[in-house]
Amino acid sequence: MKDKRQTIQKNLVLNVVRASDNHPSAEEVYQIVVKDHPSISRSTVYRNLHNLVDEKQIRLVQVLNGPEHFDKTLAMHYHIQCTECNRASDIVVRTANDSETIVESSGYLVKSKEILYLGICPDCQEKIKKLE
Amino acid sequence: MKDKRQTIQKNLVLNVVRASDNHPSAEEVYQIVVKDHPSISRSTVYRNLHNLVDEKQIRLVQVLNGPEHFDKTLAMHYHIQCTECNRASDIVVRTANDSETIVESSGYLVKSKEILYLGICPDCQEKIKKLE
DNA sequence: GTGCCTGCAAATGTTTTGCAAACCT
DNA sequence: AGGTTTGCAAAACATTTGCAGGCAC
Repeated sequence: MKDKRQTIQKNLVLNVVRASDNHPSAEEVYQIVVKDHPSISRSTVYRNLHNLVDEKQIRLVQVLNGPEHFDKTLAMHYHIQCTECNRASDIVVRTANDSETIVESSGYLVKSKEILYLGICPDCQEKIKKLE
Repeated sequence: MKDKRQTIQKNLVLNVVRASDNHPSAEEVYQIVVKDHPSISRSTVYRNLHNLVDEKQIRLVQVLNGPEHFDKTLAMHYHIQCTECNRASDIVVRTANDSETIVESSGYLVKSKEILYLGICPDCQEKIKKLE
């Protein structure tokens, strides 16, 4: 197991995610951190975000066709993605009728719901078997 | 409305998607077309795939963190994405127990199910209002 | 003939990687 | 000292765009 160190940069990244109301992208985290610490590098922010996800200190929120987002909340909840700007937010739904729904918490106008299963395809199952 | 023309390249692209059992990515479509027509350009394939989606001749299948895929089937159905290689397939589920499920049709090992809402965030709603 | 479509090359946006120097413990 | 982490630059990957010439209608 890797020896995970607690560095200044890692704490800066973690604090930015923790201080966010919404789910910032890596670029947004970088922009906030770099304001006060102009010497930090973008790759350090990316690396630390993923380290923090591995350590389960934050959660990765993936959307369709957009950059990765990061979430300070670890507990399971649903997300909504803006089809225009790819922003991601938490969702708390109040159903109005079948086709359109207003999300109270965020002001999003909900258009649709994607259900996507995640798994391992036959080829990759083979590959994994061979590695073991 | 744009005058959509029927070109050789567009037909090649459409036929490749129609001939696919699974959901090829743009790159995969390009690789198949370019075998027989070495002068076709990657951007033409991308452009025509999107044109065909706009014309509803094929369907766009988006996955998390992977390239776009294209689907000859227009009817609604669910998809599964491989977490290792990002391949996308149709899903027909046979529930075994709560956490793991075998998908008969495709041989995927299902690991999880993502529910993602799609909508328009407050900022983009504003922007759209101003354009109208 | 008009103007959409193509092919090329370059740009874009997001993320990853190689590497030497800096840092922690 | 030893190994991890950083910053930089470059690469990687998927996709889009500008443009001049070609082709469909």
